[in-house]
Amino acid sequence: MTNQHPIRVRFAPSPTGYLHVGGLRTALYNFLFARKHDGSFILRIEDTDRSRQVEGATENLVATLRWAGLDYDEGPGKGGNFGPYVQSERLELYRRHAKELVDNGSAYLCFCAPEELEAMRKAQMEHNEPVRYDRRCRALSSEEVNSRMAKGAPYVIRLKVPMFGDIAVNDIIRGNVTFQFNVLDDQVLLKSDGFPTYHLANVVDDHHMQITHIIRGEEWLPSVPKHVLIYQALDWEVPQYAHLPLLLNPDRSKLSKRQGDIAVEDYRAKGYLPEALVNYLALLGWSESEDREFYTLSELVEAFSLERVGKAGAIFDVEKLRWMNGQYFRHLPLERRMDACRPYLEAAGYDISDEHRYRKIIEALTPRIQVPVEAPEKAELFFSKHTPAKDVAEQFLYSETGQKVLHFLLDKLRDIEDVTGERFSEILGEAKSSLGVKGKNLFMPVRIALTGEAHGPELPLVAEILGKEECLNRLREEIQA
RNA sequence: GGCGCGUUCGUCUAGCGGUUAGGACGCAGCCCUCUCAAGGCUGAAACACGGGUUCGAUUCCCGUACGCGCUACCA
Repeated sequence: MTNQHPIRVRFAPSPTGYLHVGGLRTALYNFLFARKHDGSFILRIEDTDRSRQVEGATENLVATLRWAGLDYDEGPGKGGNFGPYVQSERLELYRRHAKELVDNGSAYLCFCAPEELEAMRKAQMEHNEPVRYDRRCRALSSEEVNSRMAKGAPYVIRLKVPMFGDIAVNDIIRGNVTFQFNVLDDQVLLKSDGFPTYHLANVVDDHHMQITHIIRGEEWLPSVPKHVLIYQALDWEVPQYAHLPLLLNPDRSKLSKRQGDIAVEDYRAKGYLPEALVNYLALLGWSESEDREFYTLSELVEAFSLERVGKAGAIFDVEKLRWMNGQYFRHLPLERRMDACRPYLEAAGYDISDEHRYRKIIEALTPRIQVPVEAPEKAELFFSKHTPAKDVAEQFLYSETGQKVLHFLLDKLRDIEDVTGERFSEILGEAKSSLGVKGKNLFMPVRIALTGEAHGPELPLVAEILGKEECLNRLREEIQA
């Protein structure tokens, strides 16, 4: 039933300045579908709203997609046989087809002013009527239209929606969906500034770019009948539709700002790994039948199918993302873990210029880091010491055994060349046998004296990283005269 | 208000007529352990409701409720 043409899908964001995580998921599903079927994945920029231009938005979008590993086959900066891939560079095409629609009786000119429409909507709301254009310009005679145009009156072009009947669309994810024409609005296709609306540009481009499958968010489902009407009016083949379930805030509203980070760039800036974010996003609305949750991008390509995309919206759970990122982080080679954390530690002002020492720090911290941005707080103990909390200090540090342990350690450490983890463990062993102190009573005084904290990485590791002099200094601070 | 879509643990989900309703995050406990993490084990936790269809419904159909989306010269 699918057409014979090669599969071509597109991700068509509007350049808002950042890439929404929901947008990334849409892009990902398009990408996976294209790769799975040896098709083409196209990036198209939908910048037909002149009031919402954002400088550098496209470049940012491209960079973010690249970061996520979603390479597109055609699009801005990449070229292709169906360009340009930026809608503001295709205005002539939309105007031509808008005119064609008017000429063949599928659309008409509307001279209503925005204020007039606003008043109309208000009245409709007050009378509890359906809010939509009352089609007053639909009945204008051609003489009337010509004379208004001659006077230079601004106008828009509206779709002439049939008064009766309905239309059924088969959505790959949702099955058959039917819409009645009589509740549809005469949608504006071409604005008075000569720019197309989403509805026109979208249909025109999808046709000319030979898009076979439209995979996009569910918020577009209600506009499908208008789009189909345009395809039919132009005698074009209607592509396959697949409307993805929405990504939601914790309160189940459509994922938006104000309830946490939604820009992919936010997660990137915190050091989230693209592999983790992509893996997590893939599972929001799609899953294989088996209980599997870790996939590389190519494994996703292999496993993906639109048929297994769910219908219900999915809450974007940052906690689970963090967990998944931690999984990926821990499996990274040490060098890459070091690279991932480096910028955050440098920004925090920590001196990590000693590669050898830095390596050991990251080794020690790895199990404690989910996301690289957390590295500084976890690493703090290696660069400065907190004043121990009163209760633990009194229990372990200023107790008799505590002081005994510290003295013992101080003496032993003074005599050795270098503090290695191994040597440090041996010394603790000696303390245990000669002092008769073990367990908590042995380790806690040392830990607290060395780090100021009751919790932290393995002690021998900490001691080795601090080095002999720093260990000595920190011990002395806690030894009471 | 109208139209559309949706509804399995708190969250992400498996399930496609007969299951002790499975997994993951989170949570709790235990193990490991000086501690916190990480890791391992265990546990609490769900089929929105009402009718049908059927020998039998989480699963199929219809309602209801609830949620969400759309309802712009924004996408």
